[in-house]
Amino acid sequence: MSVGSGHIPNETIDRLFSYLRPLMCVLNRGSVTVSSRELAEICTVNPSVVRKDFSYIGSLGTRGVGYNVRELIESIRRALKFDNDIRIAVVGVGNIGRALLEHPRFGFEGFKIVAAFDSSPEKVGQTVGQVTVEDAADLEKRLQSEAVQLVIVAVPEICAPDVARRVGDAGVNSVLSFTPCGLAMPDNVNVTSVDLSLEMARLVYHSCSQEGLRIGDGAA
Amino acid sequence: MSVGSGHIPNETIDRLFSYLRPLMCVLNRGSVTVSSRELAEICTVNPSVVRKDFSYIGSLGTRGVGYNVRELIESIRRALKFDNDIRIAVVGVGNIGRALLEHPRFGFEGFKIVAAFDSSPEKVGQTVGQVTVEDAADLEKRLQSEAVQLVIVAVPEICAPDVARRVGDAGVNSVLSFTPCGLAMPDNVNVTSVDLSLEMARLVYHSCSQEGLRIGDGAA
DNA sequence: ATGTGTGAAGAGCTTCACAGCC
DNA sequence: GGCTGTGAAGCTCTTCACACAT
Repeated sequence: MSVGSGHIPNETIDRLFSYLRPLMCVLNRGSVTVSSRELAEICTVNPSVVRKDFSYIGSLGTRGVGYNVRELIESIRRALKFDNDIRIAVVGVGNIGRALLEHPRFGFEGFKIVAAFDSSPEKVGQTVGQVTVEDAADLEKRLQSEAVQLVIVAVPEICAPDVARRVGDAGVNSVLSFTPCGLAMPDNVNVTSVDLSLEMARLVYHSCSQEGLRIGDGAA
Repeated sequence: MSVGSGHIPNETIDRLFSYLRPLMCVLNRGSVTVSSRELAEICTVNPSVVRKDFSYIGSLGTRGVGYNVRELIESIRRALKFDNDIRIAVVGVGNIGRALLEHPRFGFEGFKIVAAFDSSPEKVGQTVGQVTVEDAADLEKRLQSEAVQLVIVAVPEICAPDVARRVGDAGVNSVLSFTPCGLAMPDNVNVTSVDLSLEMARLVYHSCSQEGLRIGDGAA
């Protein structure tokens, strides 16, 4: 099971993405290579985790030396199907939508917000971030003409199911929602809900039954 | 390993919380009891998952009948250390901070935002949602006097490490951050970062290598 | 008959230890 | 010496099947 042939664990997918940001920093610092230990320290994980993760997408390193940073970044992006910019649309230009549209980081990370929609007449026509807000009435048509791959749904809870349905109808199969309610979607559409309440509940629970974290490799 | 004596899996903690919302709906509909099958259908999980999850926090059901909804909610909240409202402070009243402060749902779910802070003079004194924005200079003192259990950090990336340090110093040991950079925190502080880029990367990856989801019990 | 509770089997991820290469 | 790559062991969570209670 080597060189990207087999199955990659979900957790590895997440970590591979999380390596990208530190790797960009390392690259900007001028380093040509990076070792699993260095990267592991930055990310607060075990070095063998890093090596195992990379082994799923190929034998990318050089023994005794480490990994070529530039090649590594390339390989990770390829493995994550992240070669080209991901085209995104934001539906709902309230506080959250606005925050996203004005968020400069997305651009650097390979996400491109190509359209924003709202149903409120006074918002349509406004320019927020890089885009001009469009009327939600044109949603399906515009999602297709802009070849949108992923839609962020940041509308009031009551509108979410309807928006979700329309997004699904338009053929977009990735949705990031800020509504915790389970949006009924066709099987081919993947929905992820950002549920801050859940995150907070988890934090509260773990703050009672404390747990520490360990790092190290071999000789701990 | 029964009746809350043993260890509860992390995934079970998450799911227990996610059952609360549907259970409130079921309660409001007037149902006295609910079966693992009903709840499983609403949450799109396997009924045996539901039963297993509940078994970690006790033998709460009645064979042949189901679970008493009201007791179930009580038991879950107790298990999650969620008996009383969780006292929260928001630091940074930009788009995201504002969205959180105006979010009515938190109140219903047992989270109480008791304070908000910003360093900008024109924001200090404004009332947003239920609270009046205070000067971030008083952060540590006020976190303690309000007995804040969890802080949401919604400040610009550049300020985040400083805010995080001060929050840690004030003795708060749960932080929800909107900055993806790993905040260096003492071991006793739990930090969760909301990383939308990661969520989107995951969606994009899985939209290529599609996977369906199955539900059912026993006879599939 | 209906629906819970749970041991045991199974799947998936992590950790370990060390062989292999520079 | 230094560091990668990886089988194997270990651990955790999930699924299954069925005994048991109403």
